[in-house]
Amino acid sequence: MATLKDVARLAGVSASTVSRTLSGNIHVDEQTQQKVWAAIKELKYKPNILAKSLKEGRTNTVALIIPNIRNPIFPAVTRGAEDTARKNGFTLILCNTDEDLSVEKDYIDKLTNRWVDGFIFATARDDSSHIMELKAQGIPVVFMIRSIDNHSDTVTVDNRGGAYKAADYLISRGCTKIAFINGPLDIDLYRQRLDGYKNALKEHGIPIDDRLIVNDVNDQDNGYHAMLNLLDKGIKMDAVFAASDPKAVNAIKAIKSRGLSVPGDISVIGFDDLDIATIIEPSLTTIAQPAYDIGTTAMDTLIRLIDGHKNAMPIVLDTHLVVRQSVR
Amino acid sequence: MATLKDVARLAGVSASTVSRTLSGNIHVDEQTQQKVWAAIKELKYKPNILAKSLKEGRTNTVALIIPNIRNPIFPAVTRGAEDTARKNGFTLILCNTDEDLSVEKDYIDKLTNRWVDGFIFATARDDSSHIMELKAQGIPVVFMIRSIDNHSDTVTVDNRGGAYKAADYLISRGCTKIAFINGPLDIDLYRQRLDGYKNALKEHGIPIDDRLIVNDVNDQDNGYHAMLNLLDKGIKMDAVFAASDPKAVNAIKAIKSRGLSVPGDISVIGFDDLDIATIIEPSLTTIAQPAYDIGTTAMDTLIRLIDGHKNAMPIVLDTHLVVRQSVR
DNA sequence: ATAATGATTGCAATCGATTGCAAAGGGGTG
DNA sequence: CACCCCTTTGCAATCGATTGCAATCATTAT
Repeated sequence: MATLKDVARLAGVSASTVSRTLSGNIHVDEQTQQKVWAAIKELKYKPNILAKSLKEGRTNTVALIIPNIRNPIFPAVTRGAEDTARKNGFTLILCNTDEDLSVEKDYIDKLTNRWVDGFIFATARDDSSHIMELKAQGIPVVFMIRSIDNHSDTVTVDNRGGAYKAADYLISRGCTKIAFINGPLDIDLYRQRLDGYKNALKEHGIPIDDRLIVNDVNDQDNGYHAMLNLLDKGIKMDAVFAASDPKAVNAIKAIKSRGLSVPGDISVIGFDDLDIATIIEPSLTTIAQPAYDIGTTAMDTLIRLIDGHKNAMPIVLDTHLVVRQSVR
Repeated sequence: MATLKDVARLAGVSASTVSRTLSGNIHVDEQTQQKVWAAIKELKYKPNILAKSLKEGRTNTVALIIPNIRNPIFPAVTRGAEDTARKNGFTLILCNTDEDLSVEKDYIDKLTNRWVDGFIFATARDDSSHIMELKAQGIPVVFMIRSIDNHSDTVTVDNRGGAYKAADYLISRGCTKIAFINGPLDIDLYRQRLDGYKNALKEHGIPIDDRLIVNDVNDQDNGYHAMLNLLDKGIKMDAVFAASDPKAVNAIKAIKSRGLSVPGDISVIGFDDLDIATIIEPSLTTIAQPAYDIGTTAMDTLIRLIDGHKNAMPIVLDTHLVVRQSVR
């Protein structure tokens, strides 16, 4: 591979002149430039980005830390992040942690040392002291999907409002006994969705029945047995709000497996608007969250941070109801 | 951030000694090491990987070039690639190209210059002269999913064999008029699947009816209207082999929309074994390809290449039949 | 003719590591 | 006591760029 010096030698100038010709900031004589460009072309010179980054203290590389790209919400988020990274001349490093703290710390350790310019975290764990340490070191950090505190840059969706919309819609369709299949409450977004659900019921004067609320649904089962349990306990219900589309799909399957119909006997509404929402039968009415936009917004925020615009603030994106056929 | 020199100064030794203490290859006096480690701890020294990479000519970073992470086959592949990258101390750069040649070239340009140690390509386009140029420059390259030629490192699945299994299974279940919903033939994997389909029919003495074969199914529609067309033309058939699970799902929807039942009237078999295969009703019998393993194998191959083991050869992974309920 | 001005260009330091070579110091042997 | 060898350590070059400072040269004003 040809280096700056090789080009300089061939063009009969100094390395500085070649560098300046390349950068374009400083005036270089027209004729000299010609010679330099000719030499560059002849040698097929490409600048060594490592050397450049070392000198400039910037790599134009960012890391995206997510639990698992196989979780169906993340491909869209990731794609959004990568697209805006690329548009701004950044490359993206993808890190799956499975929410494993040691993996996350390993990645941080490895990528910190003047190597990536910033991080986006989408992990849901509540303990994030190690991330705060990063921030304290002055490394740009953006949180995505989960919120952390009010003085960090975060990009989330309005989970409370979304959940409210879901419950409100069910109620507007005449449902009153609405079960809620939720995720574990140590993840803030599930706490918020629970909040929104409760708010909607309260505002409509519907009593909250704790027997209809299932939190701690684990990721493997993802609601199937939770739903079965609810049904088999004989608790009366006319609707189910599932805190994610996969949970809604499993709820539908469970309901059908007991010989009941959706939405005839029980209406089901989800949260996400994934592809599977149109594949399940009946197609799933759900609260859409702008997954792709979460990615773009988070990356935009991170890049602003890297470029020195300090404007720590939470950004909350909106959700909207997508009506399909799973609610009567 | 503390540098090697800072540590050296604090420990009262030279930078070389610190470096050697860190690397561990060369003997350093026990007492000196103690001092060095103490200084490292006190300053929270972390080596600057950029400087190290520049000196060593190696970054321990690889690029994964795929069409689109939102295509449901890629999350698993990507996860496989990243997991084995991480296990081997590499980090992974993710690049989505949408099969756009200029995006792909941009990425290659940007990442080539002594910046990433190697590439994995999963793009399907037939023109790959720019990639061959990369290889010619001595940069490690592995192809994945699509095959390129016989003297490159490639990781693919046995598409011919998989398609054969699919058709063979349908025939064993008594089907004889088997439609084939396939992708565009300028992608080699669809050519191979077509081959396997034809082979199976031939071996069982079933004539090939070209009216039952639809290639060029585009990605938006993904088989829905193709299937509708086939049905509406009144061509008799008792089974459909779709060259991907999404196509199979759309075929099922199309068949149902005409009032026919799956598998009662028409059996359907897919190719992939994605999550959606268990969500559609009836659940989809399909040919499973080891998406995760494709990723791990490709990354393993790439890393061997980077480490200097030159052993260019195609690796073909096996598929297997997953029986569910869409075939009678 | 001389000084001042501005445009080009090169020198050399710098970013933060790694490593070959040589020097210094200690111990053992003849 | 002199010599040699081995261990430990430091010096300085190197990886490939960028950039402040100074030098050179031509041009213009006085």
